[in-house]
Amino acid sequence: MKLEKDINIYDVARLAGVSITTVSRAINRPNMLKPDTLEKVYEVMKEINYTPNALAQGLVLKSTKTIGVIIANINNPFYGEMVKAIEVTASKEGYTIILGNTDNDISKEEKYINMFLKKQVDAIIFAGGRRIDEKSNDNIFRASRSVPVILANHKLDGDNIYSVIADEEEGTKLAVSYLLERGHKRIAYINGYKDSYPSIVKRESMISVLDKAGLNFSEELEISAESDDVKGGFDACMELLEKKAAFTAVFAANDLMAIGAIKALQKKGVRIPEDVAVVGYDNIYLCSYVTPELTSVTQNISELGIQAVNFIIKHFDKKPVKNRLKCLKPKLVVRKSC
Amino acid sequence: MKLEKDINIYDVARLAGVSITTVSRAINRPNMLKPDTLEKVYEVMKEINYTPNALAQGLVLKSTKTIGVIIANINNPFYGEMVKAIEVTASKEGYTIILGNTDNDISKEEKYINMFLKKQVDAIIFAGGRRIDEKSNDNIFRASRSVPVILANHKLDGDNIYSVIADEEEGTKLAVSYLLERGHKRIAYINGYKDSYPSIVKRESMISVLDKAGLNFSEELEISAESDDVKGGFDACMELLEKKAAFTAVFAANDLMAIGAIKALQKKGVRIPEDVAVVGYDNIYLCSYVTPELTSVTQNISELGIQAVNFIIKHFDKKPVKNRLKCLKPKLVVRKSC
DNA sequence: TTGTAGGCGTTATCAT
DNA sequence: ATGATAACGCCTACAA
Repeated sequence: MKLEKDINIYDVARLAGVSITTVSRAINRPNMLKPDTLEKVYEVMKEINYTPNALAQGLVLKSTKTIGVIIANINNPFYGEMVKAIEVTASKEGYTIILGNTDNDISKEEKYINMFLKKQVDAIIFAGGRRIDEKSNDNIFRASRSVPVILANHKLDGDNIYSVIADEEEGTKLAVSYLLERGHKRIAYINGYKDSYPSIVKRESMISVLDKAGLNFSEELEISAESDDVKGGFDACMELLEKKAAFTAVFAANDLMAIGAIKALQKKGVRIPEDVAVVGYDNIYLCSYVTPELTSVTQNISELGIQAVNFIIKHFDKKPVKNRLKCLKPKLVVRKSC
Repeated sequence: MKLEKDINIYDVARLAGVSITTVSRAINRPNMLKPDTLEKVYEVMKEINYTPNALAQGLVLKSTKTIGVIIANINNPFYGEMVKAIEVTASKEGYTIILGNTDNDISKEEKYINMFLKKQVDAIIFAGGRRIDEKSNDNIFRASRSVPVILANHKLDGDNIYSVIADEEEGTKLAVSYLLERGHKRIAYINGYKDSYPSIVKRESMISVLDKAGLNFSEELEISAESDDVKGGFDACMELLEKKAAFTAVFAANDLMAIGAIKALQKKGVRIPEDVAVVGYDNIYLCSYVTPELTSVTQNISELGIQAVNFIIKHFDKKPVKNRLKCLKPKLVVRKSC
C-alpha cells in the first residue's frame, strides 16, 4: 500500500490535470495561478492528503528551516527553560528544533555538530555556559565555517558567531552586595565547573565586590562542586560544613547547587536564613518550590533563548547585523532564603 | 566563499581522481574498494572536510534517521526526563530527535505532525498522557498512516501504533492502599485534566481500592486542577482547604500538583505529614528536593522513553512485532511526606 | 497563465 | 574494482 508520505507532486499534477510546475506554484506562489486552476489543485491536494517533501525542498532551496540546539542536558530546569523558549520562538518563525544532549562531553558535542551539519541545519545554537578550553572553542569555530552559530550564555568572537549573554558580573554584584548589606562578612562561594565561562566571571566579580567593601575573598570558603547540580551543591556544602568552615552565607553559582546546599544545611540542622543565608543564581522556577524559597539572581533564561533565535532571523534578513553581541541585565529576586 | 557544507561528492571525486560512485562507496561500502583507492578518497575527504548531505541521502534512501517527538512542554520535569531518555537512546541507534511543544494545544499538535511528516521523520513519539477526545486520536491515526507512531504513557489500538504505558491502576492501588494502612480514611484526590487517560485510570482505581476497604470515594474530596502543574495543585488544594473539607491525606495525580498542594498546606499552617499526608505520582527528581520530601509512585519515566525508542528499532527490524503494547510496573517510593 | 527541462547531492543498477 | 547514469521529489529559469 502506498503510504501518504509517498504521494508526490506528480500524483497531484496528474490528478489535477496540470503540470508539476503548476502544483509547485500552488504551494509557493498561489497568486501566479488562475483561481480556477488553484482551486482544482488545492482540491486534489486535500483529497489525497499531499504533503511536500521537505528533503527535496531543502535540497534545492539550500535551507531546511531547522535549527540545531546543543545543550548539556535537557533534564535540567535551566536548559529546559532555555530550550522551551528557543522552540517556541523558532516555531513562530517557521523553524523546527533538533536537539543534541552532550552531557558536557566534548566528543558527543563533536558528534552532534557533524550530525547537524550533515542534516543541513540553517544554524546552530550552543546553549548554556561552556568550558573555556581550546577543543570546545574549536568546535564552535568549525561549526561557524558552515552555518551561523549562536552562543546563549557564553561569548566568543568570530565572523559567523553571535553571542547573547547575561551580565553575570553585574548579577553577582547584586547578590553579593545584598548579602553584605545584610551584614554578612563571611560568604562561602560554591563554584560550578571552575573552568566554565560563567563560573570564572562570577568568581572575579565576587572578589571585586568584596574588595571594594574592604573584605578578602577567603579561599577556604571557596569550593568547586564536582558537578553543577543538586548533588554537587550538596556534597560541596557538606564538605564545607564538615571542615567547620565559618560562614554566615552561601552564594552558589547556580540554583541547583544552591538547593543542594540548602539540603546539606538542613541535614546538619542549620537554620535558613537565621543561621546561614543562601543565594542562588539563574532563578529557575524551582526557586519558588523549595523550602525555604530561594533568593536568586534572574538572568531571564527565556529571554536568552528568544534573543538567540532572533539573531538567526536577523542573520538571514541579510541586512548586515551591526552588533553580534547582546547583553541582558540581571535582577535580584529576594525570597525567603536570606 | 564556498562554505564547507557546500562541498559535495563531485568535489571529492575530482580531487581524488575517481568517480562519484567510488566516493559513495568509500562512505557506504568501504570494502568494495581497493585499499589504495579507499585511502586516497579518505585523504581528500579529510582534507576538504567533506560531509555527506543527509537531505540527498534521505531522498534516495527514504529514511532520515530522525524521530519526531511531540510533548506538551519540555519545561516540565516529567517531559524533560522522558525526552532525555528518548534522546539518549535514539542517539545510540543513530537517530536524531526533532522536538514539538504543544502546550496541550491540539492545533499546535496538528501543526507539528504536518511539519514532521513533511520533514520525513522515520517515526513519531507522542510523549505523555493525552486527552481522550476524538480530535486527539485523529491526529494519532493520521500520523500512523505515514509512519509508525509510538505512544508513551497512553495507549491506542491501530496498525502502525505502538503503546508503552505504566500500570497506573496498579500504581494508584499502591499509593492509596499505603494511605489506608496508615489509617487514613478521608483522602482528597487532586485530579489533573479530568479527561486525560492517566487521570481517568487513576480515579477509577482509587474508587475500586476504597470500595474494597469498605469506604466511599467522596465527591467533595475530589477536585480537578485547572492545570496539571504546581499552580494547579496549589489552587486546587487551597479551594479544598477554604471550603473546610475534612481530609487527612492528599493523593495527587502527579508530583507537580502534589508539590502545589504541599505549598498550600504549608501556607495554611497545616503540618505535613502530622496533620495531612501527601502522596504524588511519577516520582520526578523534584520529589527529593522539596520539603518535606515527597512520597510518590515511580513509573520509571526514563524506561517509558527507552521502550518507546525500542519499539521504533524493532519496527524497522522487519521481524513482525508480536505485541505492540508494553506495560511497565510501578513502585511506591516512600519519603517524608506521609 | 502554464509547461519543459535542468539541477540540487546522493545511492543504486547495470555495464565494463 | 570502478564508472556512467537513472532515479529520489522538488524549484525555477526559460519558453510558449
